[in-house]
Amino acid sequence: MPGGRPRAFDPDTALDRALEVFWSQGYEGTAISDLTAAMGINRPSLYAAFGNKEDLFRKVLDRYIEGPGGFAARALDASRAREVAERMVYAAVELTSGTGTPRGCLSVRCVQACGPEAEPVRDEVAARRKAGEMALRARFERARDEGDLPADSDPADLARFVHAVTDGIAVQAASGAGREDLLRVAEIALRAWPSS
Amino acid sequence: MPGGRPRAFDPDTALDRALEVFWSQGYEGTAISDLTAAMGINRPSLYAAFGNKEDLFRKVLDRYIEGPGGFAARALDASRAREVAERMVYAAVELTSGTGTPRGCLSVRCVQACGPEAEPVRDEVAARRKAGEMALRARFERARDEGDLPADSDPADLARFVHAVTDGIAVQAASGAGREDLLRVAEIALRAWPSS
DNA sequence: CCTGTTTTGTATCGAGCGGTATGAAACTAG
DNA sequence: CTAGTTTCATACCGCTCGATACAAAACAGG
Repeated sequence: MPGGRPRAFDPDTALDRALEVFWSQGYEGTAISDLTAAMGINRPSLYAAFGNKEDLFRKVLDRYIEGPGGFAARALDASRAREVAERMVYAAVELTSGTGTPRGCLSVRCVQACGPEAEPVRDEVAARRKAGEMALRARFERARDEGDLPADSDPADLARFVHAVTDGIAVQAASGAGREDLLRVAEIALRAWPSS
Repeated sequence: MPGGRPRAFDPDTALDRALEVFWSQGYEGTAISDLTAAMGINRPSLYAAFGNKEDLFRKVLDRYIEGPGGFAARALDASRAREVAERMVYAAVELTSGTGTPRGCLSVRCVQACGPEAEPVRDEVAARRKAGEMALRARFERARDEGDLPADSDPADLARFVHAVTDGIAVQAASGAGREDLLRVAEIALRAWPSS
């Protein structure tokens, strides 16, 4: 089994470039030519290495969630529920208003605007978002069982609230709000957190 | 000056149909053929009556802000600042999870996903959003001057917070959350409101 | 009835879309 | 060097996009 002509590009860095484009332009707003230009490869190389546009987007989504979007999973490791919430919203500010990365959030962007053709993509993103919210809810349920949250608080509602706040921050960031402004939004939102 | 052949459609109801399509599919996700099918007219009639796609979208945006999105302006009429915030977030729930209308918010949807071609549309939506936030901020400044808000509270931050919460609610609604879930998000968010 | 004006329906435009066929190029194994 | 395999580069496919040309149809004024 001989190995043919070697690749002239690194797939991982190419995926990062594709991530940038999808992140800033969304799924439908991104053309294959945008991707090949940013990745520094040509069309057939893209299709051979990553499949079609939808396949590539799913790979990019994996990379996003494991990379920049990984703050959500790491926030669950905090010792107290309030700190989990703090990490979530502050990290959302960092992510969505970061320098060197596009404004806003890839998931929020791509779960929104979709013509009939991009519906499977939208459903995929929605499913991942749901999974993240469920993990957050499970974390808060554990906290309540441990007395880290009031007994009369609803973990599902708190998870959805935190999730909604991070979504709002992402929209505001994409809409032009600066980091300091978003930090104050996060701070105010945390005042709603139940005192244990 | 004779008047030629009469129109076979009502422009306002046609605009309402176009609004539904843009609302549910976003600007880029909507094709002219989607619009003509929903409006019950054919291409040349659309272009003659409303201009090109971007012109039509601007007219639709006007109609959205004066109609379904008018809750934001009406909320400012409440007598107390807290009631303004309450009306904003609860009306956002109504709007974005309403039956008979698409899920989510047209403005939130269209300020997000955009390829290079739709940038002027995005900027337009962003400007309108900014104007709404400025009106909310002015309302809260007045409230603070009247003692209706604590003297150490920042009206700009509060306006941005309320705006971000409504944005988060819109994203959650578009992402599949139900009305009752969103009502609890709104209720929790209002706990962050400063007590006068 | 005729003329002028506006709308309607059909058919089409060039451009860009996502996706591919086709070889030449660059490598490994023998 | 040759054979086999994989990638690269160009050109191209059918399709849909947004936007129009054109002529028939439906009205008002004279």
